[in-house]
Amino acid sequence: MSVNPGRLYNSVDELMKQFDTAVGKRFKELDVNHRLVGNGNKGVLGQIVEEGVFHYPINSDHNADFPNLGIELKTTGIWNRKRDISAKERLPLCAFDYIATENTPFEDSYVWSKCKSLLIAIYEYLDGMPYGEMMLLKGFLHAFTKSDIEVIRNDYEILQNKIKAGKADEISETDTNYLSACTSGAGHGKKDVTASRHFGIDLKPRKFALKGGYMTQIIRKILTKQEVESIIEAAELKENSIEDIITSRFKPYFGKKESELIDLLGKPTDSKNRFERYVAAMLGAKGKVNSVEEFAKANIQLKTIRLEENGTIEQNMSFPAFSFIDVANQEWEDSEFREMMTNQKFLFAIFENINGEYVFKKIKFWSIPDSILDNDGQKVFNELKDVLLSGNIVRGFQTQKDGKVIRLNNFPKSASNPYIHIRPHGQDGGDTNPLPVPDKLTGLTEYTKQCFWLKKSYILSVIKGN
DNA sequence: GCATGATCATGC
DNA sequence: GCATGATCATGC
Repeated sequence: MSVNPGRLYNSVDELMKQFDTAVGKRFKELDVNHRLVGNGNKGVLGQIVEEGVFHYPINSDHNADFPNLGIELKTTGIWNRKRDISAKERLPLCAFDYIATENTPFEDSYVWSKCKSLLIAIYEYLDGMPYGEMMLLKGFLHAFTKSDIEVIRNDYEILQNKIKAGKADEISETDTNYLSACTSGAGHGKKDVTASRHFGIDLKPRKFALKGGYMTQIIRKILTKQEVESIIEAAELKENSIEDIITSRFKPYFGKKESELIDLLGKPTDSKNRFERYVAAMLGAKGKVNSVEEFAKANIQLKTIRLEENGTIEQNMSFPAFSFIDVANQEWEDSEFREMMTNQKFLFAIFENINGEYVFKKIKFWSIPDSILDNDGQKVFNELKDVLLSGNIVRGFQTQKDGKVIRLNNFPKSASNPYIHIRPHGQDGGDTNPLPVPDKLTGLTEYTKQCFWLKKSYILSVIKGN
């Protein structure tokens, strides 16, 4: 192998100084080998940083990119929208080798030896902007904390055990918390030929990746310096998984009535979020449960569910309002809702109304099955997109007995799908998002914010199941 | 009791 | 002021 003349960075300082010369530049300014010409896909951005910032030839070397420093370079995009900064996507690290992973301990694994120290270059991603126009924002050295390493080791072992159990074909990104084995290679039906032959089952090509939630947290920490509450110590993680630890925190409270919970945990200001506050207190969190470091990094989202005396759930489950324009411009495969649902693990905390008082019944970790997401989710998404692009949004009006007139719309309804539907989700009717095409009937250019909802009957069947 | 449209309450 | 988790209200 030839010597790489450009890779002579003798210290981290020198490396970071070199990176800083590129901060604020657009990729087209750094594209010394004209990689953006013709294709201009995001895959070339990492290569442009290697060549145009650090001046070394791209390679698929087994060593880290800066071997003498033990640092691997990664380039990744961020969203900066609404009030939040977030990672655009998971960060692929290296190939997921089914055969090697089966028998290699985490400490000796390729992914750990190559990626234990990362230089992460971030750029701001903007919808519709060519990659050449996007700008390098910042580079930072990322070292995993002790807790991170325990979680990642556990994740690695979950994947390893699945391979050992002959279930390599059942690996899914929601199996793990920070480190995942995401599918790689465009298109469906791709196979990892070597591994498929070795194990005698069809296996998708995969990569080790840091999950989106984890990336979002480390990027937010760097860019916003905000403090995040942590509820789990590294020492605890040595012996137990995040799920086990969370589950054990709830144990003393199962079966307790709300009045007993108030005695034990204190009385929240009576409000719509009081069940969330009980859960936070059980976990030892002061702030919102979903903002806790371990929840955010692992993309675990708490949802409180009330089971009524008649055995039903009264409420469907809401998600953040979407942008009509984004939906109109996106394909299902890259839609935000799909991205969110494939990466999200839910923690259901179930409170059951028994004789008029809610009792903390049980918890359940859950992710939506890929089949439902990609069949029903896709169907609903496409129907929604069609309605938005057609401009046939309002289908009529209804005068209620109090004289108020409400609008009836053509969005995919609860009655039309057993799992997923579209309904309003804003502060009130005047809380709107812009439409891609004005409504034909009313001429409205904005419409009451909407979101995807999971149907309560489906949630009920999920929590009734084992 | 559900479907559908609308809105509340908190926290940042 | 606004995003978001959660809930309400009407009509069938």
